[in-house]
Amino acid sequence: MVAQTKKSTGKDITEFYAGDAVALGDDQSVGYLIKLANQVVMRNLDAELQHFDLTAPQWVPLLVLSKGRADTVAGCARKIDVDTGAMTRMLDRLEAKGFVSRNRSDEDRRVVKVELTKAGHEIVKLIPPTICSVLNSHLRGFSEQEFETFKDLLRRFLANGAADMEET
Amino acid sequence: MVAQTKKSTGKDITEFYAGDAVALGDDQSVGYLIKLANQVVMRNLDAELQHFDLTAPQWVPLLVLSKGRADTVAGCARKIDVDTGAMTRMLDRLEAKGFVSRNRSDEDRRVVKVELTKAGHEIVKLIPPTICSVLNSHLRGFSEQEFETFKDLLRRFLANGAADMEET
DNA sequence: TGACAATAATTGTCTAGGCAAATAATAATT
DNA sequence: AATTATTATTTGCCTAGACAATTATTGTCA
Repeated sequence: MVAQTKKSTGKDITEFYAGDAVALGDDQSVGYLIKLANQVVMRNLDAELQHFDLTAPQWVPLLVLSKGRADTVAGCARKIDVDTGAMTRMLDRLEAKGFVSRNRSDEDRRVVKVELTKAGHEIVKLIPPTICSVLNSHLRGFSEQEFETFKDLLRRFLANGAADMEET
Repeated sequence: MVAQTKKSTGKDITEFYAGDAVALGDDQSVGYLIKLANQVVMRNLDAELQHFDLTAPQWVPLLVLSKGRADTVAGCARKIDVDTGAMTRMLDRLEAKGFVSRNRSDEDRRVVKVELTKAGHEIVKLIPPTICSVLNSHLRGFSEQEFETFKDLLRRFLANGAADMEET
């Protein structure tokens, strides 16, 4: 397939995908490849983390809390870029497992302060090595240059998409 | 950060991520970047597809059916790599919207044949241009070479992950 | 000060996927 | 032929996220 650059629109968008796009649902589609990549990482993470009674999405708020990047429900939600409703329920589950505790703030009675429990602090220490080994195994055979290129392309792909959303 | 290659294990795994891994939840992590990329593509697709009364996940089985890559519930599930249970319910929703129809097969009474309705065939024609334009906009500023590199890296990342799963 | 706006958290309802169990039908095997 | 294994579909129960509405509290400003 040869990509065509449109001059007519004045915006100079290269058309990597066009027409009836036979390749949309297979391994020629970056969208599909990214979806699959995400799916597989999640599954592999899940498989490793089940030893700790954790799922792939659950370790993220734990790490955010342990690094002090957020200490409230809305704060965690912003850091992770999910709905506050989703975060409330995520914290419900983590609280049920005994990894976090919640307490209404005294300074601002709207906010709920979230903290790691003792068990939470202990489990957090075990997580990074697991995540690292899963990611490293996905990167088998990558040169350091390719690793950097990969991240660069992902960041640009991402930035383009975020720009789209603001337009609308 | 400098990646270190371990010789000791005999397996020659390059450790792109190691130790306490400060970078796990930010834009240094390929895992996180992939998750975000997937998230943003899905959101942008959703935004465009809502004009057709479709969500990002819903167009996939429609396209699979229209291309004749599958014509049963389990067939669709396999093509898309989701649970058959998930596929049953996905088809429930698509049937409710009038885009597909289901009929028990006569040759093999276990299988349910799935077909696009008239409305389904019509909506499918409108989808590819939308998907293409969203993908193209994510790829703004990519050279053709970078586009190919991106897909190549994604495929290798994916293949490594799939290999992991079979080991276990 | 008092009305209004903004923010925090929660809850309800939806889509969506994963795992497991149940059911039905077919294939394979002894 | 009868038993067993496999396959197809559906359903129940779980996690998880999105959107909308609600409530409580705080901030703003006229």
